[in-house]
Amino acid sequence: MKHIDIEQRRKNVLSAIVESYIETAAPIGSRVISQRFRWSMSPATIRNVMADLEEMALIMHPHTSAGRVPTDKGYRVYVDSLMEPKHLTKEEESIINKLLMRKDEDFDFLMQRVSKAISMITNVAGIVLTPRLKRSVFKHIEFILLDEARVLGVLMTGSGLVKNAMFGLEEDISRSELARISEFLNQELEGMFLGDIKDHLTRRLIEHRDSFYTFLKKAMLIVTAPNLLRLDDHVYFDGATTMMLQPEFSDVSKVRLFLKVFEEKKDLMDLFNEDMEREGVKVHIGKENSCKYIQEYTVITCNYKIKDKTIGALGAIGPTRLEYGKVISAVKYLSDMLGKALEDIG
Amino acid sequence: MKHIDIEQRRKNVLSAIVESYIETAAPIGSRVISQRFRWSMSPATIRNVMADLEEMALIMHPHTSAGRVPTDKGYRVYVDSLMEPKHLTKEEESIINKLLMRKDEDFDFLMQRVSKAISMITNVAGIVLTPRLKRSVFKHIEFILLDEARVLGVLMTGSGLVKNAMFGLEEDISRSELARISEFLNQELEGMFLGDIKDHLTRRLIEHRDSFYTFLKKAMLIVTAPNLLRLDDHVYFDGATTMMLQPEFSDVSKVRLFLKVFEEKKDLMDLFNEDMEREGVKVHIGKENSCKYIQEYTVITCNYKIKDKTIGALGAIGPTRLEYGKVISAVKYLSDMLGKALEDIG
DNA sequence: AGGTAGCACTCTGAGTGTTAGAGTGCTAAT
DNA sequence: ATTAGCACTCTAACACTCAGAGTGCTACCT
Repeated sequence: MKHIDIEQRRKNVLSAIVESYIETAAPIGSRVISQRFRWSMSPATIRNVMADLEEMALIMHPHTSAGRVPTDKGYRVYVDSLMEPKHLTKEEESIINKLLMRKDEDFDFLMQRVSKAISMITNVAGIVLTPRLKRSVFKHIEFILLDEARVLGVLMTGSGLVKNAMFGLEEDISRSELARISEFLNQELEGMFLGDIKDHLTRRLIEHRDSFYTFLKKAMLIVTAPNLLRLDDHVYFDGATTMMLQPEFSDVSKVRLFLKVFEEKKDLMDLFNEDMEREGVKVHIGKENSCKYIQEYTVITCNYKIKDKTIGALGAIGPTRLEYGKVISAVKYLSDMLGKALEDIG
Repeated sequence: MKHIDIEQRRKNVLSAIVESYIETAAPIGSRVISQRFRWSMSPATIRNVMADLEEMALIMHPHTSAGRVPTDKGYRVYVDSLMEPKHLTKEEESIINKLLMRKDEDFDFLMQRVSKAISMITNVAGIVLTPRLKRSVFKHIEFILLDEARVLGVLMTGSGLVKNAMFGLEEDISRSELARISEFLNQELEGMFLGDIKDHLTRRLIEHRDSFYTFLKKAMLIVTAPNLLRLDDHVYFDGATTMMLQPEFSDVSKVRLFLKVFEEKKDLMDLFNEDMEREGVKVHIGKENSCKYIQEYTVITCNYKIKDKTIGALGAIGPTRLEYGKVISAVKYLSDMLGKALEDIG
C-alpha cells in the first residue's frame, strides 16, 4: 500500500469492472472487485475509487443500491488503453482455416462460411460485405446470345466474384459481332477498376471519330445497359440465434428492435462502407453509433484486401458488453484470411 | 330457434371461436360468442355447445376460468370444411404485380421480392425455395477460359436461373476445343432436365466407340466435374420482424426457438420439398408437423410451375393462429405469379 | 493524509395476502 | 331445448413486507 499511483489504481479498477461485467452481465459491487484484487484493497477503498470513476462518467449506477456498470465511455477507455488483445487459440485458428481453405466452392458459400466463422468464434453476430464492385478489378467479360434479342452477360472480377445479367437489345445482333465486342472489351479493360470503366469508355469514344466509333458505341451500350456494373453489395450474416442467448436479449422488445437492424440492412451497410476507408480494426461502442437502432450495441469492423488494395469489409455486432479482446482478434484474423482466400480464387 | 340443426350450430360456434381467436389472440368466452351471433343464442347455450366441442377435442381450456382456445384439430376442421377463402383485395394484387413485373432484374432479386411480398400481404414470414435444379430445363451452357487451366462454366436454365462455377482442369485445353464442346453440349442437351444429363451422356458414351469417344468423354468430364449440376437449393426468407410483433412472441424463449428454425433451414426445406410432390396449397397445422421446432406454428406451402411442370415451392410460416383464408389465397396467387414471371424470363 | 471499519440509509426483488372480475358448470325453471 | 341464476374457480393486479446487497459518510487508524 502507501502511495500507489492513484491513476494506475483507477485504471486497474476500471479494467476489473469492465471485465467482470463482460463476464457476468450483472452490476459489480465493491466487494467483488476487492476480492478480485485478493483483498489488497478493502471494499471501502474501492468505493472511493468507484466514486471517482463515476465522476468521470466511466461507470454508472443503475440505482442507489446496485453495483456499477461501465458506460460507453468506460468501454472506450478500456478498449483504447487498458485492454490487452486476446489472441485466438490454435484450435480457433484451425477451425477458421478449415472453413476457408476449401477452394472448390463458389464465392457465395465462401462469404457465408466467413460470417459463420465470425459468429462461432465470438458468440456474437458475424457480418460480411461482398467486395465492392466499384473497387473490383475487371477480369473477364462474356456475352451469350440466347435468342434473337436476349443476351446473357457474364462478368468476372479479380476477386472471383461472378456477376451475370440478362438483357434485351434494341436491334438484333449477330453472334460474331457479340464475340468481337467481348474480345475487344477483354483487351481494353484488363485490370481496370469496375468503377472506372464507364468513364474510360466515354473518353475513348471521344478520341475516335472514325469508323471505329460505331463499334465502340455499340460495345459501350452493351456493357453499360444491363446492370452488370451496378453495385449491389450483399450482406452475409450469421449467428443471431447464438447471440440471442445473451441476457441483454431477455426483453422481447430488444429482440425485435435488433432484428429490425437486419431487416433494414442499409444503416449497417453505410457504417461498414464508411469504415472501409480506414485501415485496420474499427470499434464503435453504443451511443458512438449514429444510427439509433444500434446505440445499445457495439459494432467492430475491419477492411479486407487483395494485394494491398481494400475491397470490402467484415465485422461483428453484439451487445456493448462483448469480449473486446477476442472479437477484435477474430475480426482481424478473419479479414486477413478472407483476403488471402480471395487472392487464391482470383 | 327451436330445432336448429345441432351439427350446424357446432360448426358455427367453432368458426366463431377460431375467427375470434385469430383476431384477438385471447381465449374466447361464451359471452363474446353469444354477442357475435347477435344474442340469438344465450351465453349458457353457447357454453353447452362449447362443452361438446371440448369433448371432441376441437377447443380447449387454458384453465378453469378462462375462455376457449382452438386446438390444432380445431384449426384443421376449420380449414378443411368451415373456412371460406378470402380473396386478395385489388390493392394487394396490384402490390404483388408491381413487385413481380420488373423483368430487368436478376433472379436473386426476384426471389427476394416474392418472399417480401408474402410477408407483406400476410404479416407472417414468407419463404421461397429456388427452383430445384434437377427439375430445371437445360437452356444454355458456356465455358470461359480464364487462364491456362482455369475455366469458368456458366449454365443457364429455362427458368432464368444462371449458375456459374469455376474449376481447374487436369490437362490444358484450347479455347477452340472448349468452344466446340460447349457448342456440342448446347445442341445435345437442349430442353433436357438437368437431373437427366449425366445419365444421358453416359448412355451416349456407350453408343460411340469411335473417334468421337474421346471428345465426348472430355465434354462429359467438363460438364460434370464442376459443381454446375450440383443442386444447392437456396431459401429466401423475409418478414421475421413483422411476425415478431404477434403476441405469441412475447416470450423470449419462443423467439429464440423460432429463430433456430431459420438458422437450421434443413427441416423447413425438407418439408417444402416433400410438399412439392403434391399439387396446390398444403397446410400443416402445429403438431401435424414432424419437426418439433415447428410444432407451435403453421406452415402453408404451394408448388409453383413452369408450363405445367412443378419446379419449386413457396409458402409462409406463422403462429397457428393465422389468417388462414388470406394466407392461403396469397400463397396460391403468388405461386401462380412466380411461375408466370419465371416463364417470361425463360 | 491515505486507507479502512462501521453504520445508517436506500433500493430492489421475491414472497405473501387480498380482491375484483371473468368465465365456467350445474340446476331448476320456462 | 333453452336459458336464467348462482356457486365456484382461477387469474391478474395490487399492496405490503422484508431480507439482502450495496452505497456514502464519518470517525478512527497508521
